[in-house]
Amino acid sequence: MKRRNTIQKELILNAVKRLHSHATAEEVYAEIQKEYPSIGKATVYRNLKLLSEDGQIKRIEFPCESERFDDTCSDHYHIKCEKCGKIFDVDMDLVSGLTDKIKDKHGFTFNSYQIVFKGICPNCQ
Amino acid sequence: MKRRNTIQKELILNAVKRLHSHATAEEVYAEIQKEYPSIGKATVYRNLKLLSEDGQIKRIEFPCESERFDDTCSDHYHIKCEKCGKIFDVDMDLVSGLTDKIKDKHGFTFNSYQIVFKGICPNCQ
DNA sequence: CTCTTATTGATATAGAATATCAATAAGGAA
DNA sequence: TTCCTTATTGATATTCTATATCAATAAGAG
Ligand SMILES: [Mn+2]
Ligand SMILES: [Mn+2]
Ligand SMILES: [Zn+2]
Ligand SMILES: [Zn+2]
Repeated sequence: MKRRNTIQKELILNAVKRLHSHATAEEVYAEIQKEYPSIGKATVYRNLKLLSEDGQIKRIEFPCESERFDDTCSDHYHIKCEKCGKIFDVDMDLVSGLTDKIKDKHGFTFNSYQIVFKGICPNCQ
Repeated sequence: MKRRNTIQKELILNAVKRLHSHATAEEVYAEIQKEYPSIGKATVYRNLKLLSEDGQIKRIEFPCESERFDDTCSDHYHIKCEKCGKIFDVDMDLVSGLTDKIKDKHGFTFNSYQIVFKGICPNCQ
């Protein structure tokens, strides 16, 4: 099935880029409703998924959190402020070598890992 | 509010210990129903939360997954097999020094971090 | 044993994300 | 441009996980 370009898809992509890099689907929906009130919530959820599958945005999964979407697609980590709830980028080199440490011992075929940080952001201190 | 000992609480704790270390609330519920059919689902969810707050079991949060409960309370990592979906313990030393790397640059008060691995387990290869 | 109240369990509720499906519109072909 | 196929939309229903509500029950201190 060939993908088609729609006004909705473009609005959604632009909203993700505008909304501080880590918006939820609901936040994207609310943002777009301002300029395009007729958009459906299902369309937003659907396209956010499609856009992340196509690599145009990055889907961020947090434990016990609703999914978020990042316009920065390169590999990087995130930290959640436990006070204000905001998600920030972590400016840190990628941790390497983690894969080998467990492959040896148990015979896992290792695919990926994810690190999630928690703390208090400078603004909330 | 002083905590009381109940049959249900004990059944739930024992079920967690019996069920391969990483059971979901639904799995614990199904397991207990065999011997104690009258137990309520809310009671299972409630006590799993209480037990983890009291440090008797450990609550494991996976992104986009239902919560799981581990009778091993010491700090360790987990890997999820992307084929069978099972969660395994990762036999690896704790990664240290991650906290300092980000504190310096952005002024975060660092509280915790979580690493989640994904791969294919030996059985599924 | 008695009494206070923590706990139970049936049920309702909340929240996130996907499924359904008739109506619409993107975009290739003529 | 016009026609046609079908991907996409948007209203709505559904699924799934977890928590909230609340009358009835029972733990356990006195
Ligand atoms: Mn980011
Ligand atoms: Mn474990
Ligand atoms: Zn903050
Ligand atoms: Zn497996």
